Amino acid sequence: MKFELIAQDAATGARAGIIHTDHGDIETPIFMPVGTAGSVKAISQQQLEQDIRAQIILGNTYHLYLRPGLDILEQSGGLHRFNHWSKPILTDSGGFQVFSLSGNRKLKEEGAIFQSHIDGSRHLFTPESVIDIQRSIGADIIMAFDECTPYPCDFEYARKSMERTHRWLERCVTQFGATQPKYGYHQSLFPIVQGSTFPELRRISAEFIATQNAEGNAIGGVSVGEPEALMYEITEQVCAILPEQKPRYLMGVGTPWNILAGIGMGIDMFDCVMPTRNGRNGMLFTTGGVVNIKNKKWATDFRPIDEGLGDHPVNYYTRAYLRHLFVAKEILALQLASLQNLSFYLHLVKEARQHIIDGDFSGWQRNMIEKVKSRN
RNA sequence: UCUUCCUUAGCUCAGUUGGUUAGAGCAUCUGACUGUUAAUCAGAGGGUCGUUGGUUCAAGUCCAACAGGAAGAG
Repeated sequence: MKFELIAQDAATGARAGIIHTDHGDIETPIFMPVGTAGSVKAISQQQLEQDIRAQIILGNTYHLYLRPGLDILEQSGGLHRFNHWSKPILTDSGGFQVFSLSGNRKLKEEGAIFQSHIDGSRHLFTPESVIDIQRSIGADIIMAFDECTPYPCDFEYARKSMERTHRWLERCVTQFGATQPKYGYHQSLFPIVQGSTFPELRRISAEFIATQNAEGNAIGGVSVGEPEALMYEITEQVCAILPEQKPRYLMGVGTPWNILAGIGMGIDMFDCVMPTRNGRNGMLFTTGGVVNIKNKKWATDFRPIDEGLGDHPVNYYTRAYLRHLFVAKEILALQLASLQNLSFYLHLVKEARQHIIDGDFSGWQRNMIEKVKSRN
């Protein structure tokens, strides 16, 4: 993997680049649709490629390990062949799942013991096993096994958790170095900065992560319920410490305005369930702002779903029709809302990239944040 | 024409021997959702209990008449 910086905005920390991988190039800044179980919910691979123009998607170690399981993934030749997605894939390590399954987990120095949400069976994830699993899944970018601290979190817990995440990282790096890709193409390991909301811990963590000389670096433990302003402070602080020549990935973020803000701080990669999950629940993100398509006021709005996306398949349909589909609980509602939101997210980062290259990102960003935030 | 039964929220229905502010599901409306256990979750609005009269301290509940509906008999 190689990261090429091609433009940097003078007024902000924003930059445009290209991540070269064995499955093709990723133009940054980029948003990565989340396909937890090997599928971006309600969206086909054809739509991802042709309509949404996704350049990389996510999978999840925790979910794929439990189902379909490594045996089937290996037999199929890895996740790319299994789900017929030939562009880059990133897998999350499962650290976040262990955190969000808090009821049924036990963290030890060795790793995390947890119970499957599917059948209750007990499993152990260690830094080593998580690397092995991600080798079997075959993602282009794999994530270190971390603990994602909840918010709020007291300082002592955050410190101990961060230190353990660092020790786990060293084991991940060792295991990564001792193993080979299974399907003949390169895999990159990204470490994750933790430290909760404490600047002192974030500094220590970011400095430690920076010394790893990884091919890219991630910021975790944000967007877990903390105020937006706090998330921005942490992100800005950590970005300033992480290497400039490596892609920076802000995990789990976020709203369109979060992403615009993050780009301005020098983030290159984002992922979030919001466009798909909220879309399935009737919340649309559009070039003109946020739309709750289930609201009655759209019942007779016969305009296309998002005129700002121009000649796009989502605009074959009207808002009135999409509202009807939601009210009638038609499956197409989930598909179209997901298509709209992901198309918009990818459109947004593409626009941002162009403005960085053109040198007028700052002013555009300010206007755009207001626009995408507005409630319709 | 007679007999029996029915009438409670937009819809389908609960509502005990009469006893606090008449409930549910669905529907409607409005929110929430940030490295997905989520086509999910939460909240709100909505009633002259068919009408009128009576019995009673007290009636959705008991009685009568009327209106509308269903079934049966002729």
